[in-house]
Amino acid sequence: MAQKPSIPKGTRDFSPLEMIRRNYIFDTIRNVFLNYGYQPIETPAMENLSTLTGKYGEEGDRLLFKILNSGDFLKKTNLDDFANPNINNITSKICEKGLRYDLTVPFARYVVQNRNDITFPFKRYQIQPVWRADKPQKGRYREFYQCDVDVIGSNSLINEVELILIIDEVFVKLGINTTIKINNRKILSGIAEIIGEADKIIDITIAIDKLEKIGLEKVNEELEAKGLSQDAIDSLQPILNLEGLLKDKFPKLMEILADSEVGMKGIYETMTVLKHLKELNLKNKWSLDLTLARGLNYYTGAIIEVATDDMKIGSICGGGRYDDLTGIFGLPDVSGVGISFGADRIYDVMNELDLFPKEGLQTSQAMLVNFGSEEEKYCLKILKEIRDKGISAELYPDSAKMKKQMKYADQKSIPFVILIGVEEMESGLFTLKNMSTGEQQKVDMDQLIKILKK
RNA sequence: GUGGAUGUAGCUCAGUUGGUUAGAGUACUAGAUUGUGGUUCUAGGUGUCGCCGGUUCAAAUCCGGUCUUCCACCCCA
Repeated sequence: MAQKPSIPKGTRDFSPLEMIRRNYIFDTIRNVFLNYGYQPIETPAMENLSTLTGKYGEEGDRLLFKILNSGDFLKKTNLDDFANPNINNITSKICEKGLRYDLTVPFARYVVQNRNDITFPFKRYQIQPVWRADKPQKGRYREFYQCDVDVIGSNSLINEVELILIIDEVFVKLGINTTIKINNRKILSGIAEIIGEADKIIDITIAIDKLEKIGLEKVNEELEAKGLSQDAIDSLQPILNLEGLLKDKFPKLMEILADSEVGMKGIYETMTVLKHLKELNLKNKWSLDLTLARGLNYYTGAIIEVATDDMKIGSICGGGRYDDLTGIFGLPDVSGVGISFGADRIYDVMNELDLFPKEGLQTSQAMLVNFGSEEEKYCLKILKEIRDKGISAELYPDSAKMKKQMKYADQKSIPFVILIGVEEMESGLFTLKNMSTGEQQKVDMDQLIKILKK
């Protein structure tokens, strides 16, 4: 054998069984999206690098897959570029395209580009793969599918509520127990403002986000390392320690954030959303989590993240509101909010917990045994009649040994085998074999159809 | 990007302190069964021991590099 072929790191092939299960996830999610009035779009796998860079933070830029210019990709470079190599400088000269990192930024670009043809508020869903040059591990791939729903051009908090309803419905349908965590970037901004470190908002949120994972002490260490003053860290403590019931949390928060306009706005927004949720009887658990931060830079309002309690795999759904994503592309004052389901992680969870429906592979309902060229001709006509009745059927393509043909039907779990040889051709009857019981009977076309239709 | 583990038949895995010809199960192919699958029996390919290099009389085994997969960090779906 020659060199074994392989696929790039972090990418995967999907077998027929895996595809059936993946499609089950996609179909379930898509149907919920449609039910809530969202419409599909697709965008290209690659975008201009200028569309992508700077939208995801420093880490995000590092994880962008860049595409080498076609043709003589060195023609814009000169010897000086290589004498004192600067990766960013060289990259900008040899790459002008990149693979999409998520679906939200391309969506914002789409909205700006098509603004005259879009009726706002625009509710769209999009199910496509995205690529990240990350180091693969469990639940982390370099190519994976996101299922995004966003509504853009509406400030109403009803949108947030509806998106959370979608989350609840999708995971009920898939049978996954989840906790939906909700927070608001404005609250986080307010906190940063109150402790006098407004410019360090990103460092603060990233550190706070780790609270559950590494504990209060380590978080404080990290804050100190990022250059926060001891005073600021001290005044942050009451917030980090804020636990208990919702009705207790809010008054305390309002007290702390009373002097911050943004902070108060964030509290108002969050309270409005949570009030609605209380009325709506969600099946999944949900909670206000002040430590939820989310790394993506463009969020400005509500932020949402969903994890399952039954498996350690990170978040399986996340999103939030972004007020100025289209502004970057030249269309200001259009706010959007959306969430993204991670289909591949959802697959891993369902696989681990054995949540897929038990139906096996979809196969033909019946297989006709191939006895030779005369029988083949006869069988093709029979086959057409069967298929015209809406029954999936196939003829074994070669007149191989009976044993081989039976084995094929057995392994593909085809429930019925039809034998048509010389004898059957003369009598006009078919020999029908039930593969699970092993029983055989002679039937005419009407009886055959009747049995196969069951 | 940092640190750690891993790689042997298509698949799941054995393989002793370096030692001569590399193993089991399963899957696969043929036959027992020329118009009958699953169970059974028999016979058989199962192989660059991830890849490249080094040490040695001798390397699956020791050393270095590289790639893959997995784990932790970072970050994220």
